[in-house]
Amino acid sequence: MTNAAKSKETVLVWFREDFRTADNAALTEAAGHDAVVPLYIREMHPRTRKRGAARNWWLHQSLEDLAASLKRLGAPLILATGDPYVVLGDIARQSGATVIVWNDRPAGPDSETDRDLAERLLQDGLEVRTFPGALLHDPDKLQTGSGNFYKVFTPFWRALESSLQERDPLPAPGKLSPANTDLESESLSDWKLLPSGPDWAGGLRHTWTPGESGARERLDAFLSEGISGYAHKRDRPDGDHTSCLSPHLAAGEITPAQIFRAMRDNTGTGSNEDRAVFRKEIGWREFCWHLLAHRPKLDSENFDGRFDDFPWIADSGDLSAWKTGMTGYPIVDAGMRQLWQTGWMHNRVRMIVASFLTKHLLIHWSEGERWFWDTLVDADPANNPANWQWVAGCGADAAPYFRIFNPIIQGEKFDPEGAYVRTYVPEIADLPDKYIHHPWDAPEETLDEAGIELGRTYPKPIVDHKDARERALSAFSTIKEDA
DNA sequence: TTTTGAGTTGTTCGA
DNA sequence: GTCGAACAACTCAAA
Repeated sequence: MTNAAKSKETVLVWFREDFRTADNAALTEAAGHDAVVPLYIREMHPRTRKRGAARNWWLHQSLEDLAASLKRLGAPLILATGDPYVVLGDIARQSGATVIVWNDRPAGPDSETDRDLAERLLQDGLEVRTFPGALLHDPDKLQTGSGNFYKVFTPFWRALESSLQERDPLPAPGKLSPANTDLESESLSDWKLLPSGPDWAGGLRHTWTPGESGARERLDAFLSEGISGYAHKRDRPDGDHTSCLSPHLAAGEITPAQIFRAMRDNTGTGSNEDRAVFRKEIGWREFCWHLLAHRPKLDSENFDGRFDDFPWIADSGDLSAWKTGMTGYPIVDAGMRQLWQTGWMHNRVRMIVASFLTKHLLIHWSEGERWFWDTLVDADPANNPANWQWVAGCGADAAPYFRIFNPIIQGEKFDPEGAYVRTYVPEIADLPDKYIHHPWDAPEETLDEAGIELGRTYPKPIVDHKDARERALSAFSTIKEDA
């Protein structure tokens, strides 16, 4: 027992993209203190990239869920707005906290700001303890033999897996002691994170259960059913064959360590190949974060600088047709509408629509990246730019430039019965399978029977595939000359 | 230092 | 319909 005269030691836990109570090192550390003040700050720092609308919708739910969990544990979540340095100082003074803890953001502009912030708080006499973020491996400590960071996925993943010491995720604390002062919290509804005016979130509500327990349920369901056949079926958008954990990972509601641990515990379903392929997908997320750690401006600068003078075309009409799912290519339009309706898009289809934007339309990848950033519930500062750059050809480990997806072949290969297209492009649902991915080839009477008038009920293709392909090949050939 | 093997996800063409 | 080659050449990573 400590000296009874000793004053209570109060600790602030600063939550960021880690909205969970389990496997949360900062929270576990805080739980050992006399009093805990959990805090979330709506950051007004200019270096922080503002969340898109879909992520804000998710954030609202996630904060509600976290607040409920923390309340059950005994310490209510405080919400505040402002510069983190100012807010942390204020709340520390009000609560009498002497210690501040948080989990590091592994990369990006925020992680740099956080280091400065810790310095300043320290100078103010506060004790700051930070913990590694949720990545499997510290980006600064995974290097090639010559001391560089990995730019190719396969050797990256080999190196990571061989050095990975799988740890047991931390359990959620059983109890938190509250601070003895009453602290003012802002009201979540005042933040207006939910759509006002037109309520576009109906499809999102229907599709997702944000929050830590929702994440856990999703993982358990995936491991007990979905992972079986994952190695091959994950490429099929016409069915439920992927984990759908991405938005939960983006919000930090679940960690890779928890996922890997659950896979070790749940060996009943899925072949070894299925499990290895799924682990590798988590590895891709890791790879992207390591890239961001070494290229903090991944969202605004070409990873491959040779693309800096690439002849992109600025065509707002084409861009808007793409965004609204009105390109006339059913698989592309289905993907863009799935994104709009549910805040998510199947991975295979992301590649198809991204290839279409950057190669068929020759529109700059950052236009697509920004649209995804605003509309995806899983919009992630590392995954989103890294994968856009990868598709565009200027990213790490990118495909050869002549690899241009044919949206018809991709549709027929991965949505052979057109079930995916019919779900999201209902105006052509009555077409026979044979024409579902290229309605413009259907005979007039077939279109009539399906109630389709091309150019009126569904667009004609905004570009011809063959022409667009040749145009892209010649545009991309300029890259070589620049070299 | 030099060499060697390899590199998420594809398409098209012609035999 | 199926198959293999061509599509380029470069960079990365390791030996």
